[in-house]
Formats: sequence, structure tokens, C-alpha cells
Amino acid sequence: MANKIAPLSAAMEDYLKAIYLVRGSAAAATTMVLAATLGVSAASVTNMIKKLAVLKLVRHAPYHGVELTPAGEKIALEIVRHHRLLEAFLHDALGLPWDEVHGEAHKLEHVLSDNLEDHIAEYLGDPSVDPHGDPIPTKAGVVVTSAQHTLAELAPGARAVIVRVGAQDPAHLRYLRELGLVPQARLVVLACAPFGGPVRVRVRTRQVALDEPLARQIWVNVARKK
Amino acid sequence: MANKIAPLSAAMEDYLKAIYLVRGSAAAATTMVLAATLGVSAASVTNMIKKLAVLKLVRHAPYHGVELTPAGEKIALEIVRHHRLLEAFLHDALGLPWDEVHGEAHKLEHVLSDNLEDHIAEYLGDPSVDPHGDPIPTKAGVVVTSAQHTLAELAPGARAVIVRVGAQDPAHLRYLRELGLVPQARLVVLACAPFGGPVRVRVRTRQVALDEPLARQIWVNVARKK
DNA sequence: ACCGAAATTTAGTCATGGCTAAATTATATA
DNA sequence: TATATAATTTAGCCATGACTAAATTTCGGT
Ligand SMILES: [Mn+2]
Ligand SMILES: [Mn+2]
Ligand SMILES: [Mn+2]
Ligand SMILES: [Mn+2]
Repeated sequence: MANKIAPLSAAMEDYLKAIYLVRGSAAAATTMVLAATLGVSAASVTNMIKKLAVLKLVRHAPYHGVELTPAGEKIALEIVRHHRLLEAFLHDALGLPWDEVHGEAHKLEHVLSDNLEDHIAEYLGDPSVDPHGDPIPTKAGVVVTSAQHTLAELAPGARAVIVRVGAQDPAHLRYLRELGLVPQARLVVLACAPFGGPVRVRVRTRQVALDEPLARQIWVNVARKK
Repeated sequence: MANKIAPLSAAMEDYLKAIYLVRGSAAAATTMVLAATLGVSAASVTNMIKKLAVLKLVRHAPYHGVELTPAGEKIALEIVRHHRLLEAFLHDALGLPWDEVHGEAHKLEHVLSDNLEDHIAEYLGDPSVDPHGDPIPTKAGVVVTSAQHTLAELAPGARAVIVRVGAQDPAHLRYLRELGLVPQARLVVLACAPFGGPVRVRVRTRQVALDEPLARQIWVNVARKK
């Protein structure tokens, strides 16, 4: 008597996750944006969106965007949890560098059973963030985000702790890792040029200059005045 | 100028692995056997075999069996290595019971990168066997098998060490685990009925009776005379 | 040597998830 | 407000890997 629960394909899961992430960044989940995010053609996106709409996982306003239904968001959150839990596991347990975990997790996330997910979560002590500082949704689907500011918004003299690094590109991640610009790192803003100029910060004993696009990917919590 | 290396699909990998395992048990890799092993129709097997033959991964004698070419065996061994390494990791690192690791590994094996494979092998200290005692092929494709006898072949009074448990069925595996009949366990044969009758053995302090089909799945090394 | 059963292959179909090219709709600009 | 451009959808195609049903081949028994 229960619902026919056809298991979703990896492709469907990737679409739902992409919609969730795009919407989470305040952008509209348009056909083009999803096509770019997923690396497929716009026609493919339209095609899949129609299937997901039939399954009541998204609401589709043709020629406008797409929204996740509660059922769709639930699944998206499961996949995001898989992904970030796997990133944490690969990084913390197996020592993969943080620029490599995303690609591996992207493949593993669709193949992770509930049972294995639980074992991994327990092994890690139920972590709340992944190696990039992205929040790991709980099993119940609760997401806790903390950072309010990016490095690009801080004034000279500000002290802050890195909470999340939004950069995805492996080369950028390796570069930031080398500079010590990782979650938990404390830093002081030395100077920042106006109108999108570079930001100069001190991390530990090192001084670093970051151009504005990169600085806007680094989310921080401002430390209380000393 | 290098070969076009089209990556194989998970389905192709499963077929190659199945052919390798069937051949390894001395049986002919016929269409029917492969269909039963893989849980697909005979027509599907014929279909895939033809594709693999085009790729020079198998040699197909129509209406007779199929054989792996050296190239096909190389890939099969990689997948078997993935599978068993993953079983060992899930069991030893994450504490999954030995009757659950097979199903998980079957999904993960196709999605394991070379890099991650190396990290897992290093984490485990390059294990030579999986939780069932099946040999893990080396990266170079070397397989070391040791057991020569099964429990069903031993005479009363024989002392032996379990090397490998060939049973696949989760219920059987749970039962054997409960009895302590796992790799490394030492046992003494107390009695064995002729003509396929049950075998009585002592493991630790417990006495156990096993019917012959199950006893033939338990591979042992006979201990030297005391 | 033949015949029938079993195994295998062939033929034709379907679902999935890509793609390109063409048609359609929305929107920004003049 | 009309129109050019951009975004989106539609239409039609392809590869993969399943399936069933029908044809074909092999092989054991007489
Ligand atoms: Mn994915
Ligand atoms: Mn991440
Ligand atoms: Mn498999
Ligand atoms: Mn095994």
C-alpha cells in the first residue's frame, strides 16, 4: 500500500542537487544555469526537468525557472549530505587533499547506502562541516550555516576566522591551502584596495594578497574586538 | 598517438569480472552461466559479449563459451582488486559485518579511482585477502591463492585453519560468523559422514555440525601434525 | 545417423539520458 | 510599441543495456 518508491537515477540526483545549490546561492535555477552547472546542454536540462516535474520533485514554470518541492528538497539534501560526509571522510580518514575530495565524492555520493552513510558519520563523530567548511545537512535535513561575511567585505584591521572556502577549482584550492587559508585559520586584514582591488591579509606570520574574486569566496566570522 | 582509451561502463566491468570469476572456478563461461551470475537474460549476455569481443577484451566462440583476453583479464583483475579492497576497508575500517560488505563493494567498485584505491590500500597496509579470505590481486595483477582443501575433504582427527569462506549468501555468512567459522579460525574435525553427510567439527570450545554443501565452501589449510 | 531438448543467437522493443538543430517565447532596447 | 536577441522548449536522433519472442545451433540419446 506504500508509495511506489522508484529509486532515482544518479542523473536525477545530480539535477536535484544542482537545483538546490543554485537556489541556495540566491540565484534562479534557470535552464542555462543548470546546464552550465551540470555540464550538459540546455535541451537536456529541459528534458530532465519535465521528468522531475512529473515525479513532483520540482515545480516547473516553463520559460521561467524551476523550484524544488519539499519532496525534491528532501532528496537534494540527502545527496548533499552524502557528498559532504564523503568529502570529510576522504579528507580526514584517508588523507586525500581537499582539492581532490570533490571529484571523488561526486561519484561516490550516488552509491552510498543509508547503512554505510551511518557508519561513516559515526566514524567521524557526526561532523557538521566538510573540509571546505560547507555545512553537512543532518539526517533530518537540517542545515546550519554560520558565516555572514566574506574576506572582501572586511575593513583593514579586522580580525577574522575562516569558516568556509567557496572556491571549487582545484588549482585555487591548492593555492589557498598553501597559503594557510583554510577553515579555522585566523587572519588579520592589513589593507584592501577599493573598487574590487586586492585584499592584503596576515595569516600566521605570512602576508598574503588576494584578488577580490577570490576574497569573495572566503567566508569568515569576524572576531570580537580584542 | 596513444590508444583511444574509452572508459568501460560499470556493466562491462561487471561482465568481465563475472567471466573471470566463473573461469576461476574451473567452469566454462557460457551464456547461461553468465546470465545466472549477473542476473540478466541470456540475450543480454550475448549482446554484451559481442561488444566486449569488438573491444578485444574477450574471445567469443559463438555457441561455445567466452574467454578473457590478456587485456580483458587485466581489467577484470582491477575490478576484483577494487571489490575485495573495498570489502576489506568496509569491514576493517568501518566495521561493517562481513555479510554486508559484498553488496556495498559491488556498487563502489566501479567508482573507485586509482588514487583512492591507493589511499585505501595504504590505509589497510596492503592487505592480501578480503574478509572472506579471497585473495586481493596486487596492482600488478598477481593473485596468490593458498587453500587446497575444503572442510568436506578432511578426515576425522584433522586439524586445520580456515583460509577462505566461499559462501555468498548473507544468511549463511551470518550463521558461520556466529559459529566462529571465519578465516584464521582453527578447528578439529570430529567426524564426517560419508556420501555427502554432515561434518562435525570443534571450533574453540564449541561443537558444530555442517552439512556437506556448506562444508565444501569452507577452504582450509591442514595444520602440520602436532 | 537422426531427433528433440537445451543452449544460444537474432530480431525487435523499450527506457534512460545524452546530443544538435529548429521553433518558440521572453525580454531588452530602440 | 515594435523588434532583435537571448533563453527555452520542441523535435528528432543516437548509444547503452536491458527485455521477450523467434530462429538457429549444438549435443546427448536412441
Ligand atoms: Mn554526483
Ligand atoms: Mn565541499
Ligand atoms: Mn559491480
Ligand atoms: Mn569477498
